[in-house]
Amino acid sequence: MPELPEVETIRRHLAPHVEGRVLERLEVLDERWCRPLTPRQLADATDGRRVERLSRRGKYLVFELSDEVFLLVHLRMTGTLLLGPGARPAHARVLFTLDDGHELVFVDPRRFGTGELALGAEARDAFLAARLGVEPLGDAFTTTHLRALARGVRAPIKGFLLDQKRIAGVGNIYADEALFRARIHPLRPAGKLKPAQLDALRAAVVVSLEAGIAAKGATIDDFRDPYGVQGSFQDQFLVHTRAGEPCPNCGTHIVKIRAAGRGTYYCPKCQPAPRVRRARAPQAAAARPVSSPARSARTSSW
DNA sequence: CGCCCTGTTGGGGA
DNA sequence: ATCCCCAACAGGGC
Repeated sequence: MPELPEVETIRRHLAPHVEGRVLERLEVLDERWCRPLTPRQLADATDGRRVERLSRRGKYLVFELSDEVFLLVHLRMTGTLLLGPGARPAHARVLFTLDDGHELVFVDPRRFGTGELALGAEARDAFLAARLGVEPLGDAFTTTHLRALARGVRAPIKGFLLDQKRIAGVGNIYADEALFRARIHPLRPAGKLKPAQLDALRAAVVVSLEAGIAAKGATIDDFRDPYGVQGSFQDQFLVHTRAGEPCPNCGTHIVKIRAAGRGTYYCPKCQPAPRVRRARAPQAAAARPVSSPARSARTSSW
């Protein structure tokens, strides 16, 4: 999972293994991973350089190599970084060979993951600044900051939370979890939330992310396992992927809709709808399950 | 077996 | 400013 907790967990567990090691060889098996660069160009820029630091910004893992060469890795939907050596997993896309005999394998069945190169801290910062907003687990993510971000925004809060350019690192699961904790309906216009609601949401985002990090940190303790660890992480979800199940607060059935193009789960009682919505078509007045074939009921018209 | 839908993300076009 | 579509693939339902 490329959401912040996963990336954060990988960073924490992986950093001690890779920092200070020399990256002897970067072998890109799927050229799509580093486009528009060729695997050759990427390897020329990275091979033989030391990994000074492994850090994170939003959902990007940042490998800082010597001479201010930065490799920016994004896991997207299905990417994983495994520490070997071990049996070669299916869907291995990139091999990092380290000078101590370890190797990192980037595994990605769906091939959405990316690796980008930035030469110099300035280029790195420009790349990240163009894509990412405030770090939700940093000091800058204050109630004042969130209120300022939301001011005047008419789009639904769900999409607002998913916009990495506003808040960096909140993914689909954690957006749902945070909205549930803050008791806010996912389709409420961000700019119409009361200050107290935004304050609650700010806290809920932090709690949700930290809960995910704690759960994953507890299940993954050995990155030498080339197949990773199958934890029961999703058991802790409060509402996400729990359509039809009882709300942990009130027992009402969790509902699934589509918001910002993503499956969105919420409790219709704990997270009351903003208002009676204007229907574009007579039968499109209420939030309907996404399983309905009537795709014309888009959230954008609400 | 095949078809259709879904999905932990983000960029580009509309 | 905002939203839909798409990238590429696996897995499940029918």
